[in-house]
Amino acid sequence: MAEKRNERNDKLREERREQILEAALEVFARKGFVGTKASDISKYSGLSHGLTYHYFESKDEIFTELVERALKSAAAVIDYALLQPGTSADQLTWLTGIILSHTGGSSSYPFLLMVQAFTMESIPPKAKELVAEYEGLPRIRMAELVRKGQEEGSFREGDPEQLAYVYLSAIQGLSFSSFAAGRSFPVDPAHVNQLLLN
Amino acid sequence: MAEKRNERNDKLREERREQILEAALEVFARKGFVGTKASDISKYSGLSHGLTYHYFESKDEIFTELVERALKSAAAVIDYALLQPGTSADQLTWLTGIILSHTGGSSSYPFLLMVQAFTMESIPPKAKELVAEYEGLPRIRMAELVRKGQEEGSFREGDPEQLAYVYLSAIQGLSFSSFAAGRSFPVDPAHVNQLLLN
DNA sequence: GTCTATAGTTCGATAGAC
DNA sequence: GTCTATCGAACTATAGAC
Repeated sequence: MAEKRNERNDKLREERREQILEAALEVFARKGFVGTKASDISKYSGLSHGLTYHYFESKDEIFTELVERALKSAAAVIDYALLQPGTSADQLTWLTGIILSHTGGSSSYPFLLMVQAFTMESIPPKAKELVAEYEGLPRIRMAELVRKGQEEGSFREGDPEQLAYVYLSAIQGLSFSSFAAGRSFPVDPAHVNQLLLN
Repeated sequence: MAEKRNERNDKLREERREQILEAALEVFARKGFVGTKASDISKYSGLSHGLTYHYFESKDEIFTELVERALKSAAAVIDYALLQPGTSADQLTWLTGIILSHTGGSSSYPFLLMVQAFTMESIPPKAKELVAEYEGLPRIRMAELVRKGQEEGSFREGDPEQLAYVYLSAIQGLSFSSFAAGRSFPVDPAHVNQLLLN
């Protein structure tokens, strides 16, 4: 009996946390960390102000957890690409396709959070530490894909890390534009892939 | 006599305004609009809090003027490219070189201001209006360069505005990365230009 | 023209009822 | 577990002296 109740409570707690985090992600992305009031988050989540503070210690903690998730996802998608079947060129095609299809509107929120984390001084110290820790990871994993592709002969020559840097920067810029631009411009993934392919 | 004094005063006023705007640009870029306190600007400019409000009506007005300048510069650099001597390919080379050399550190501040203006809801309404007004301008001018290059046969085929969009997004991403990345990665401008050239 | 001091407001976080 | 009411800190903008 006591077991059942605990399970129910745990599930409830987890649901509430996610409810708060989901709302916070959108509000932080749109108003910025400092521009977001704690009351904005609770209003948007449909929960009370006090309950938000029952589940999280502070506004800082909510933001920091969201940044951590975003940073980990960014590195993870490249690892997934490396696990895809086929040649390195196939994996690149998969990766570019996935990223470009996950841009615009609310899919860009984690990305916008990272932009803040990368550029703003006015973010929680722990979020800054996370950024310093994960910052270079996507580039390192991407360089691995580039090196593999060069060995297969389908990728252009050059320092793998520099090539990875150019590709990731370009695709970041496209993600940003697809959010910022009023209308949406179709982008041919193959066009982007030519930055790396022969 | 009265003439001379007015001239001196005008010059003084202009100098102070620029002093405030220069300081504000850096602080806004690094802390964000909401994260920047009016006192941060006055401290950084070396002037008093009260004097800042003598020259500007509000924090909003300072930010808005800086955004307007940044937006105008962004469109202007492409117009300059169209005025450069040589073929369209030469003009593209010039443009990419200029932009890539103006990235990293404090040269990126106007760019970071625009990132805020494009993405954040918590910015002054007048700044948002300016963004809406100037948003598409660089793409339109850039499309003109692309069309010209296509006529000359050196640029790849395709919708000029879409090609301009991809190029500008990519170069925006590179500008952003050069600011965000800890170390600086050298980028070959010719590599970027291949997005548009045959 | 320039500064210091402060009025008025807003927001993050908590206490306590149900 | 959830909500309402409220405190204390911090910030923008202004008033008034020099």
